[in-house]
Amino acid sequence: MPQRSSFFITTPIFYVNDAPHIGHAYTEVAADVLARWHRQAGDDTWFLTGTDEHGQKILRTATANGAHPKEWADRLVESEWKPLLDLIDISNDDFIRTTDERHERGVANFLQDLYDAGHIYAGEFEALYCVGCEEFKPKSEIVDGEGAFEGQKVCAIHSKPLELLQEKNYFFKMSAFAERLLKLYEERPDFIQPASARNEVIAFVQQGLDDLSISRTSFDWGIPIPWDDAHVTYVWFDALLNYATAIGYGTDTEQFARRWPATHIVGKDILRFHAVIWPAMLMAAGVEVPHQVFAHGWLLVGGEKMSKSKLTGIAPNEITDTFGSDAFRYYFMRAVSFGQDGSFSWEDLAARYQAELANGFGNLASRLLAMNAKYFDGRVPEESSIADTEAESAIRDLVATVAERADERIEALAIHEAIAAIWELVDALNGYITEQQPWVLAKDPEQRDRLGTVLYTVTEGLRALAELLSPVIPEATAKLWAALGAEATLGALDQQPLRESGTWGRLVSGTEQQPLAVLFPRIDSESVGS
RNA sequence: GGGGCGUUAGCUCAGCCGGUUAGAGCAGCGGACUCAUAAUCCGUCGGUCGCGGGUUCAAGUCCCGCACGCCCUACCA
Repeated sequence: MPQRSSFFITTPIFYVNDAPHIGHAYTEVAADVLARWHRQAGDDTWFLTGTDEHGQKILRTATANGAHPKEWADRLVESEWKPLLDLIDISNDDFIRTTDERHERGVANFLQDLYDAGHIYAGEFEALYCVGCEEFKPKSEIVDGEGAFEGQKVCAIHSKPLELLQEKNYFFKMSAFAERLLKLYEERPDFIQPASARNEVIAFVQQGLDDLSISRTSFDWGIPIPWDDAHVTYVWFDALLNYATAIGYGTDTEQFARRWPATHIVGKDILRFHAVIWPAMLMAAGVEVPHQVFAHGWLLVGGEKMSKSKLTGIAPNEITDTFGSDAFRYYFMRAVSFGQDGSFSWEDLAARYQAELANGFGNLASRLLAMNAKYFDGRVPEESSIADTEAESAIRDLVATVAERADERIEALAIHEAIAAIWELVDALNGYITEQQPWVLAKDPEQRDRLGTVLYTVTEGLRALAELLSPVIPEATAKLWAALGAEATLGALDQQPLRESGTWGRLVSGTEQQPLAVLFPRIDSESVGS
């Protein structure tokens, strides 16, 4: 037996203040499909997600709502974020919050380690400050003044001049790691994926790195700097560490050794934090860098990045209410090339739902189970070597190669290609039924063996499909699994060894099957949003 | 300003190191069939591969220029 390999996958942690939208759900689903696949394949899998709860923004909105920031975060976690995970069937093994005691302790340990090792120093942070906002402004919120303020830099919100202020900050000597990072990118070309994302990061680091300011004194909603409690930790430095503190960094060395290093799935907008700052932090602490950082693309509506302000923002439940969570999962995993931007439209969603899930997969299950019920008394048919032809061996070969290719594509994080490979089997089985015309065979008693062989072949094909698609559409495949009568002889679907799904003949002839409710009901186009 | 990516059938996209008549799915059209969610299967229509040069026996596929679009060019996360 091959050793169970460790697979630790993460999503970014949600900034609790954000409103959940499809983008969050998309990241979660992608990580979930990978996690379910590996888990079902027998790998030692751990899937982590969670929430990011510190920072000035959260302090402000909490205060504005008359709540302590922790209470505010508690409320949002329970009312917004955990329900999102349920809505789309996320199978996370852990949910970390940056306000968890385990996290705060881990961050303090990490900071102290870096400080003791000389990677952190006290310095002056100098930047433009807006009195109105009561904070230092990022470049994106600084604009050239007009009129009376001509020639000065002003705040984009208040349109008033900014002051150049200084603040004592602690800095992380990130500049010292530029060369080591470049060497990492070169030696491990797969470290940052896809290649386009890798190129951008390399170009960025080649310009040289500045040291990173990692503490703040202007507000107190954050993790105190252990040796100077006048400062709290900069939110990103805090947030990135969740990947380590959640699996016991500095507190549970056994667990940490078992899980680390991670595969990080992130949106391309936060790639740099994960591909530059985070590995530099780990290098400084003497910890192995992540296994891989994968940047996925954005979902585009009408060619533009989805956004609330442009009325293109869509809440996940708008889709699941009509199509269900399986369809949500399937659609985004199948229609979007993982790693590239993808176009979303209601038309495309509805079309794929209809053509692929309802007519393709769902109907295949319906027609097969109906025939088994009608011709074999609702039992798994029996195949006969006497009646076996090239058509059956073609299906058997396809099942084997599809299973193998899908696993290989998942390994490469090409989720859409894995699904496309599996779908070849859906199409082939529909074609096979039409060609073999079991309804004609059924009329001739002489063809009884042949009929059994044909229907067993399709039944087994569906068994493989249920196993292979279970990570993507867990609800529908669970229903199918029960209807096929597989559970009685093979056990629970999510216990089926995925890498053996291509092995033929696992269903036992004669096993009783169950009626199947329509997996993906046709949807009236009237009820589709737009 | 500098850098990266993209522009291929009505729509969404494949086309790796240049090499037979440029592919798929969906939509459209025609036919077959009836086990099935009016589903399935077969056939068919459909493209000056953004524009202009160049290299080559041969370019969607390499080089140069241009146009349009998107992204990166460090501390909101």
